Amino acid sequence: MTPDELSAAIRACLEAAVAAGDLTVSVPAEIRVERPKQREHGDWATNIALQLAKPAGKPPRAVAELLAARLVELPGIKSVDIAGPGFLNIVLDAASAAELVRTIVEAGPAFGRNQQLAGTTLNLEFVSANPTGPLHIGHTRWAALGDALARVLIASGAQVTREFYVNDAGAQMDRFGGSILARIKGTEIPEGGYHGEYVAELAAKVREQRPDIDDLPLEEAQILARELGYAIQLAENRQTLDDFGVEFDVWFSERTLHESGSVDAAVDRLREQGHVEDRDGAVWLRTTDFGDDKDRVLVKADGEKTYFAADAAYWLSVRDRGFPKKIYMLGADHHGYVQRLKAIVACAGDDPAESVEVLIGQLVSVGGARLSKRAGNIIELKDLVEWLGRDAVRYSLARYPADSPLALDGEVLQKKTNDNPVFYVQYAHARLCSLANQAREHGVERTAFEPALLDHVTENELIAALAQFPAIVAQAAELREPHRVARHLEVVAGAFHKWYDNCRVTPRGEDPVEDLHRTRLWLAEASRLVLANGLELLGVSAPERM
RNA sequence: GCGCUCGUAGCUCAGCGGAUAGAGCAACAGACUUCUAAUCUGUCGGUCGCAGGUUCAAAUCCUGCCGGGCGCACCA
Repeated sequence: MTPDELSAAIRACLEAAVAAGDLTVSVPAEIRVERPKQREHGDWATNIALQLAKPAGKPPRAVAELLAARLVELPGIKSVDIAGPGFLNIVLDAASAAELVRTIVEAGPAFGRNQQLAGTTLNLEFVSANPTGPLHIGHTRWAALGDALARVLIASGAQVTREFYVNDAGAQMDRFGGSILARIKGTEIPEGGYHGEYVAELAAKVREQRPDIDDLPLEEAQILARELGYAIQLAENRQTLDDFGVEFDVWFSERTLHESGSVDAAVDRLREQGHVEDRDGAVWLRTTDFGDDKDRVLVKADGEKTYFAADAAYWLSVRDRGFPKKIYMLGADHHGYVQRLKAIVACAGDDPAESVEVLIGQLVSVGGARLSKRAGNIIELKDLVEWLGRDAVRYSLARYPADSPLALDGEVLQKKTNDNPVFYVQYAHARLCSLANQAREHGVERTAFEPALLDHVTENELIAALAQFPAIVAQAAELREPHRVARHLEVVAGAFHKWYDNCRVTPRGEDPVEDLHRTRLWLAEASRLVLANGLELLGVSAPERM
C-alpha cells in the first residue's frame, strides 16, 4: 500500500463515516499522509482528525476514533493508533508495504512521473544572459536549477518550453561593439564599456575573420565588431550551456521584436488598452495604474524605443505564441524589475497573478575558486565545470532552494566523501549496480518476490523512502522547488546504505540462495531505479561504477 | 528614504501550521578475512535574530523592530 493508496483509503473511510451519519463534515480535497519522524509513530500518520474536529463539531480524538475503527478493518493495515491530540498512526503489514517494490520495478524509468500538472502549458525563462560576455556563477545557478525545474515540471505532466531571451538590441550592444573595436585599435575602452580580458580575445577573433576591419570607417567598423563579437560570444555561451547539459527550446532575440515591427505594434496594442499616454515628448506606459513606483517610458523623446518597450512586445509575443503562463527566474539583482514586469502584463490586459510567476534567486558565492581573469574577476561557468565537474556543479546548485543565499566551498565540492552529497547519492547508485552484478554471479535472480519477507527495520525505512518519491516530484513541481528531489535522493541513498549494512542480497559463502535474497534483489532494483530517475531529473549522471 | 529578500547547531544548510526542530561537516569514540568503508554505528552540539499577535498547535502565517544582501534611469 502506497501513501497515495492509504490517503485514498482514509478518504473512503471518511466518506463511509459521513454516509453512516457518524460525522457531519465535508471531505477535504487533500488528505495528507506523512512519514512520521519518530519510528514509534507508525509507518504513516495523518492529522486529518485534527483538521476535521472543528467543522465536525467533535473533539479531535473522537473523530480519530471513528476513522481508526474503520481503517483497521482494511486489508494491509496492521494497526491504527490514536496519539497526542488526535494523530492517526498507521502501521502496515510488511507485505502490503513491500508490494510497492514490484510496482516500482515494473514502472521502471516512469516511476516518479505523475499527473500533478497535467494540462498546464508553461514558458520557462532562465539564464537569459546578455551576449556581451561569458556566463558566470550566477547564470550557472539558474542553468542548473532552471533545467532541473523544467525536468520536474515535465515529469509532473506539464508542457514546458525552455526559453532564453537574448538582449541583443540597444545601447549595451553598441558599447560591447565599441569595447571590442577599442581593443582592436588599442584605444581607450569607451565609458560604460566592457573591460574583461575576454574582450581582447573577441577582438582577436574578429580581426582574424575580418582583417579589413582596420580600414573601415569608424562607425562601420564598430557595427562589424559588434555583430561578429555578438555571434562569437553567443555561440560560445550556447556551447557552454550545451556542455553543461542545458538545452533551450527557444532562443528569443530581442532584435527580432524591433525588426518585425512588434515593438511598434506593442505600443499600439497597449494604447488600445488605455494605459499609454504622451507626455514631455515621450510615450509612457502608466504602470503606476498597477502598483509600479513610477510610469515607464516606451518611446523616448528622440523617437527611440526603450528596452522596456521591447519587454512589453516580448510579453505580447509570449501570449501570441500560446503560453497562458510564463515563469521567470531572476537574480536578486533584478528584483526591482518585477513590479514593472507585472505592470506590463496588467497593462496588456492579462492577470499577473495568473499568467506570471517570478522566482527570485539569491546570489551565490564560491569560496576557494579561481577568479577568471579573462572575464574580469568573475567566476565563469566553464571554469567551474572544468574545476569541479559537471555533476558536482549541477547537483550542488540544484540541492538548494533558489531563495537561499548560498556560499559554496570549492574545496568541499572536490572531496569524494560524505560531505559532498553528489557522491553520496551517486555512490549509492554505483553500489547498487555492483551489488546486482555480484548477485547475478552468485545465482540470485529476480524470480521469486515475497514481499512479506522484507520486514527488517531498514527495509521498512527504505521502502517508505521509495514510496514517497512520486509525491516529492509532484510537490517539487507544484512549488517550483526542484531541490526537494535532491534532498529526497539523499534520504533514499541514506536509507539504502543502512539497509546494505544490515541486509545481504547475495548469500554468504556456500549458503543457499533463498527467496529472501531474490526478493531483496527486487528491492535493490527498485532503489536503483528511484536514484537513477531522480538524478535524471536533476541532470546528473547515475554512474554504474565509481 | 522607499521596495524586495535573507536571518535555524561552531561551519554549510534542510524543515508545503503539527508530535521531543533535523542532515552533513567539524570534535570525540567505534565497525571492513563476508555483495564497493566514496559506507555504517554512537557521543557532543539550539533563546529557530528580537518582541508582540492569530490558534487546539508557530521555525513556519500577520505586525513592528534589529542585522546582512540587493534594487530604486527618457541604461540594458
